[in-house]
Amino acid sequence: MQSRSTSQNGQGERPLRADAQRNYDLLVAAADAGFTEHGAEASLEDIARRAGVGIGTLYRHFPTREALLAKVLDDSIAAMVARATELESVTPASAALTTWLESMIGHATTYSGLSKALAAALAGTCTELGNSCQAMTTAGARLLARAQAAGELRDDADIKDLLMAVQAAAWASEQLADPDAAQRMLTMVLDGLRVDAAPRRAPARRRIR
Amino acid sequence: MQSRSTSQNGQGERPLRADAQRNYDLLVAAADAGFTEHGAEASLEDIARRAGVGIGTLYRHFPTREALLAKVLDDSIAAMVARATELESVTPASAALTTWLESMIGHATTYSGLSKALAAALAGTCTELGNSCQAMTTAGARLLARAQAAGELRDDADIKDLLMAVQAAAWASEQLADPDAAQRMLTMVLDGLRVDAAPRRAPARRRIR
DNA sequence: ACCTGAACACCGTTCAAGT
DNA sequence: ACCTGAACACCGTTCAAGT
Repeated sequence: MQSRSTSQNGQGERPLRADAQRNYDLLVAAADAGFTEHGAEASLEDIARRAGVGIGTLYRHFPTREALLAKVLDDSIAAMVARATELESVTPASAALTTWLESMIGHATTYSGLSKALAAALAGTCTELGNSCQAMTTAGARLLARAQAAGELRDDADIKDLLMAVQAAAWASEQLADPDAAQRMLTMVLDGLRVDAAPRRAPARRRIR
Repeated sequence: MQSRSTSQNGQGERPLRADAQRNYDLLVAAADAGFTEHGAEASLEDIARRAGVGIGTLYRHFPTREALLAKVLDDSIAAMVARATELESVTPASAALTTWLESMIGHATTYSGLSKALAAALAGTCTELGNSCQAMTTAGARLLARAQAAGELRDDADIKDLLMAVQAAAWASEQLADPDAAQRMLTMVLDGLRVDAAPRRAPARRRIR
């Protein structure tokens, strides 16, 4: 998945020298391959090797593993944001949100260990990946607000918790090596958020410690 | 938390030579301290150093990190199983399950990274920790069955999924550095499992792709 | 029986030296 | 301006040599 609009580092930075741009692109491609094969914790040395570049060059372009990850995910995250926008015209609103969250699971399981990186970024880190996640959060918040306005989902549902639940479900699925587990967990969570499920906190007969 | 019944390696193995038993105990204590301070991924070399023992001795007694973790968790896991048994006499049954799962969150957050180890063990590894988790699963299954028999929780709720959801919630909480997040996630899941929440799969007006 | 620690094969990260 | 790779400080794991 390296269909980057052509190559280009970022979309607004000063142009790189030709050889530097080439190394940059080789690194992104190698990282995508490395992450796919060995997960988000793939060896950076190995990625540099694959790219045919010194390890120092990798660090020069991407001072942290997270920066490299953010660049590799650029396209797919933009796609997730776009998908949310499309879904804003779908009814019922809660179904649109469900559909979107399901594709988020697909995204978070692109390669192993990604859910952890995304969870950290969602937690509000001020990093490239954090910014990308912020965009997803905003997009998701609109879908959630629609479902709440339609009276379909509980008002106390929170988009951040929901997105973390998606990462948690993806993570659990990975640990279990069971691709269906994530979907099951998400369904449990969403079932708990429907409004007709709201006003009963517990069978509430007796209170226990 | 090293209140091991005295020392004793396991409870049915052949006795160790006095010096070996001493090293064994030192290692367990050092591991507990190390895991508490640096998480379940704490350096094994550091643990051996703390115990004042060669790294080879650590590997002789505990051939894998998981074996060491299992021994360190022995007491607390036994306590969780006992707690489940106590709770079998509490009503309503679903509240008893909820209470137990909440203490499971506490247990899974004893130190960082523990939820991952427990998730792997719950996934059905044939290891010491896997066996301990099997005992917890059995204990939990009884609490869940009670709540289902009482008609309080959906029949399609599964104890393995539920215990994985607990680990996932603990994990998310850890990533967010928000101790309350796990409780919130668990509540969402449990809300989705109540019987009065069962027969509505979605607002079901229109079907979207 | 048990312990030790050197040895090996890996990491991530930095930085002086090059072009 | 950019690249390289040696250097450093860490790992986990094994195993020959000791007692």
